[in-house]
Amino acid sequence: MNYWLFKSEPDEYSLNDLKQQPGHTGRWDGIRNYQARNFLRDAVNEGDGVLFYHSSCKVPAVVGTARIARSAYPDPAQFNPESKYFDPKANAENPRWFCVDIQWQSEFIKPVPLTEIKQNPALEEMVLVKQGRLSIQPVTAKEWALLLKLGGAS
DNA sequence: GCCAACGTTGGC
DNA sequence: GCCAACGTTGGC
Repeated sequence: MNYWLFKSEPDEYSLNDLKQQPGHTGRWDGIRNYQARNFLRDAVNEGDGVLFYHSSCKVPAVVGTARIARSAYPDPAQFNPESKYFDPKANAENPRWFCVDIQWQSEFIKPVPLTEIKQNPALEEMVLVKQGRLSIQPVTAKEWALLLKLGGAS
């Protein structure tokens, strides 16, 4: 069992948008960054825990959790010329991009803002703090437990 | 809206 | 294969 942090712009796709999906489950697609792609394809497994993070908004914060409902499969958007995620260099035999399905799990009573995460010495090693601009990143079991505690979810 | 960090592209 | 130019992410 692994833990991850997924970033999403709430204007595009919020935690609540995920909750509104049938079965509280939605496709996490449109990943077009190789580092994030490699995590998705090679390391994210069904059942893994996901910290849902809202980025590029007024208060960037971890707002809740989800779980991986289906492990990686080729992102259909890359084959669709109508999609903004279309990639002319990808084909069905040799897909370049992958997606997963995730299921809404919980909304934090108290979202944990990035500023608070940065101030907490126990979280200074988080990829979120050390490296910007990575939309899928690993989280340790310790970080996961602490975030849930700070969010009032455990 | 600015801009720093960083990844990708493409000329040579 | 180097590296400059360019594009994107995302905090502020």
